[in-house]
Amino acid sequence: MVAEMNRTSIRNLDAVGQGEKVRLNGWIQDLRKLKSISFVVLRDHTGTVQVTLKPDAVSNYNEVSELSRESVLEIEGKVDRKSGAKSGLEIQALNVNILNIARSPLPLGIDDPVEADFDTRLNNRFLDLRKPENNIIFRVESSLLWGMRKYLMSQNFVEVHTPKVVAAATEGGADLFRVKYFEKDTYLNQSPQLYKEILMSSGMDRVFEVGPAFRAEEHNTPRHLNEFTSVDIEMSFADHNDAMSMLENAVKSGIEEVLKNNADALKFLGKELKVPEVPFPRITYSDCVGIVEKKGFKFNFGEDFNTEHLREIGKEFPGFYFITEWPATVRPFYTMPNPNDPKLTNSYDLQFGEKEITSGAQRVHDPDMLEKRFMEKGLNPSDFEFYIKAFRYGMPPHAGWGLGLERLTMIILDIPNIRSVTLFPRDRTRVVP
RNA sequence: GCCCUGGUAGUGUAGCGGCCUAUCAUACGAGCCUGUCGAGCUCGUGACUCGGGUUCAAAUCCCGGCCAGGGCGCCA
Repeated sequence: MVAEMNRTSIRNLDAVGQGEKVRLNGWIQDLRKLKSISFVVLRDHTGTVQVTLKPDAVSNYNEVSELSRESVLEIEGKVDRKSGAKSGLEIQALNVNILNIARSPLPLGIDDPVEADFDTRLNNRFLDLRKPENNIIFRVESSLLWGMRKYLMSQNFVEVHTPKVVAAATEGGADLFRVKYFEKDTYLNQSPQLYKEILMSSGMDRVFEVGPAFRAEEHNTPRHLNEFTSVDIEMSFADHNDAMSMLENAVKSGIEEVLKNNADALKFLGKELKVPEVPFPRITYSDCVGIVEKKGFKFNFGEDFNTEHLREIGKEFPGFYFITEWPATVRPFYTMPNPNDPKLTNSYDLQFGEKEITSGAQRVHDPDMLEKRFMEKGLNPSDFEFYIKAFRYGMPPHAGWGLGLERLTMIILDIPNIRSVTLFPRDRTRVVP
């Protein structure tokens, strides 16, 4: 056994001297058995290395040389830079401990020349994620979120956790998953919106939450999930401009963190990433309507843009930009009307080209106005009593946003399908694994 | 939810009424090779999405289900 030695990551073998002993742990990516010598390509989460097995050096040579791909090994061996290995470095095995044997054939080859369908990949996600190009995505996403968290913490935000099982719809009604909750009918929350706002009334001043959001919409696109990760903030004594500033700086900080921690991953994936300049451009909804009309589309003021429209707008503004001052008709009840033009609102979307990443606004903080807005949207204020109550006893003006973490990850890595940046995606039909 | 396309060995594909006892690659199994490195070579194993229908005959045509991919609606 080699347990007393520290495990060396394959990536760190470069720093190990010629002839020094190391202990490696990983999976058999490939095994080539010749007449009286065998080669194992061992993989851990940092890379691969060739291990040479010789019958006279390894006591269980016969057993090891017959192992299936993806079996798990612990190997003690000597670093050898003078062998014929093409990589210039290999391990001469001294001891091999078989930790687990993989069944064969694999449902999905890790290193096969044939590509698997996306569906097959997702059905066998644990194997799919053994490919570096896939698991690297989640390391990048982790850094991205860490960078955003760091910025928000630096701005005195408090990370909070609000319930996902709720009694009432957040923004309407039709698109919620029903959940049996003992004798009550409840729903999975589509957004932490109402709870974030209640926390503004609690005096917490600035909060953010990273958590799941559920949408029971039957969409079937490469950029929608029925469960996604929402990064939400809400801040008191602030308007939409303050919130936009938080957003662009949080995104910038996230990207900086990715560049700091994942430069090798970006290089491996062949992606170029640059820190975006802040502030991001702000374009009003009205100006966007002008762009759309100039391209020859008929457009009625007050409508939302469709994919084709956003594509045209995106062409004008490569990179991140805000679309601001949306008409009230296309924004939720809690959106603050623009004091100069009540048809418009103090709202914004963060876009990257044609893709929407974030939706935000200054919120209504006056309870009477809020009730009026509920009724204008065809909602019954009494269904939201627990929420409106928090506005009646001193609700500060506030603003915030909700950002789709997977969407942002897709954008910075230029990945076309949101399922690729989700470990176990939930879409219209997929609930397993 | 709508429109289009598709579902053939473990994986990815060819075939699209009888010549299919179904192609090729990869994987898997057996063998050869003291140094391979997308190893190579020989031999072998392994498949027509499900349910109806049309036809002398269906992987192939028709209908429906399920699933997937692309587009749209809608959104984060």
